[in-house]
Amino acid sequence: MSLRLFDSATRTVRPFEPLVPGQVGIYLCGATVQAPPHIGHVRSALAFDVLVRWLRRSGNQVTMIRNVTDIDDKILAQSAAAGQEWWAWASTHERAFTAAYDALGVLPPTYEPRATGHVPEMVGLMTSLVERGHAYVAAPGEVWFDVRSWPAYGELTNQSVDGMEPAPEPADGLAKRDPHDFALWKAPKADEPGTASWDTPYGRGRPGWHLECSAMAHRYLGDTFDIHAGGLDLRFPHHENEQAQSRAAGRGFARYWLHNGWVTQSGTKMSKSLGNGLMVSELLEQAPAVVLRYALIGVRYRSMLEWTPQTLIDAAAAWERLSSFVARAGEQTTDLPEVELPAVETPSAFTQALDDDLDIPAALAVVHETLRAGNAALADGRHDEAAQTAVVLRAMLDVLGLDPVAWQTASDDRVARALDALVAAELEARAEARAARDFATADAIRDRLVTAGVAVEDSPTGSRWTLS
RNA sequence: GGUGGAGUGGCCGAGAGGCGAGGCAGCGGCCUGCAAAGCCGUCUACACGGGUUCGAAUCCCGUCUCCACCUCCA
Repeated sequence: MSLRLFDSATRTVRPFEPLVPGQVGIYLCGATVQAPPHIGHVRSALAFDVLVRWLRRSGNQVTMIRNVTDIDDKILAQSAAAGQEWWAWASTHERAFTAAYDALGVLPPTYEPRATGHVPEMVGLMTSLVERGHAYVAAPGEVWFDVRSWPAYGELTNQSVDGMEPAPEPADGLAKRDPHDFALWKAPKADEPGTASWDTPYGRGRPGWHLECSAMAHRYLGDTFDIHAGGLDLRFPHHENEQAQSRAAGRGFARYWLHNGWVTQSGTKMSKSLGNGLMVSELLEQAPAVVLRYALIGVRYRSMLEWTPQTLIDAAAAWERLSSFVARAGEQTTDLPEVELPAVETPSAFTQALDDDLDIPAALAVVHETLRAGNAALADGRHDEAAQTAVVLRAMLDVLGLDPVAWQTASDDRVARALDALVAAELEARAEARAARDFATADAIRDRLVTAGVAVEDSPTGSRWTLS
């Protein structure tokens, strides 16, 4: 079986066949960098990070584009309120997003275009729409897409213009041909800085959000490309508008549409406007980044992910089991655990799960079954079998960006050596006390280590320790 | 009004006509000086009412509840 994906344009799961076999182009709507990222934002990046990893593992060359929207109404408004330049505001938050992606192990996109760097491409697309009669100039710098001129408008989200809620009339009183016409270009408002406008054949202004994404997608992926991805909330109007304007301009567009679900709390969407967003930086203070990653990819990408106070605790427990098995299996072999992961087939049930529209929960079930078998082998003293199981386990976890060896924190060698010697001395003293059946002393040593953050586990072959 | 999604055991969460997914927590056991870790076993399920079927969490009809998009949103 090969990869099947749920295409939200047709609302069906269908076989994924790239336009050019072996090469996949993906455009993911990235962030509007107006505020620091919450976990909903990074969930989207993580979901499609696993898609990229799986496509590459399956032998494809993947071009991943994730844009940065670095100019829009809110960036202008918020930067002004903060007394900053809009581009400084955008830059600050772009760095926060990059830091969050990096911390969580999101592979860098092939290219990460900024909207402001693609004004000529946007103007080109807009010009083409005006010339073809699908857009009109309402005032200098004010260009709108004419939804009634494009009969297919609404096809992506299965809606008709007549069934939609009437859009509010624009505040500036400019006449739209239809209330649902959307802005391709926006004339600057009186209080907006001159740096936020660009000259076009239709007057000075700044790009509308939808135009940006179409222009950047075409710039890096061509007229027709394989996958357009983004959050479920972008389906309408953003993605509908992107598709309409690109097709109306005579370009093709995405062949598959993938939409990720939200992170919810008590069933309600986490969002900037509701102010219930849990910031990535905040959660990274509560748990290691890999645990947050585990928690955010463990639910099917298009299901809602219900976040509770228990979520990180559960993920931490599961991660601890996985990583400690890989560590213990490695300790039983003569060699140290290989950092380089040997090429090995993943179990077919795992492969089938990911091929089934990235069913990560089912894939994780295979991971945990493998883990249990590995732990049982270890408990039985079948060390070679355990070591081999660890390699298979790592191969699966690698696809999910969760290979424990890759996540091992590099520590200062001198510190590690000193700690190693000190703990070893403590454990030796404890072993002597235990041998003398002086358990009070043995327990006192263990308590002292635990207080210092060193967890001790006894086994028939001796005691091992880990940082807790 | 239009379009779409959801309701599974204490919690999270897959599955989508018959073989108890999985994780976390709980309970019992093994191991241990005691723990920890691990292993074995185990208790709580498919919103409600009908129907189809030998068999329904899964299909059909109806009902209820919740969420979302149609304005900026991952």
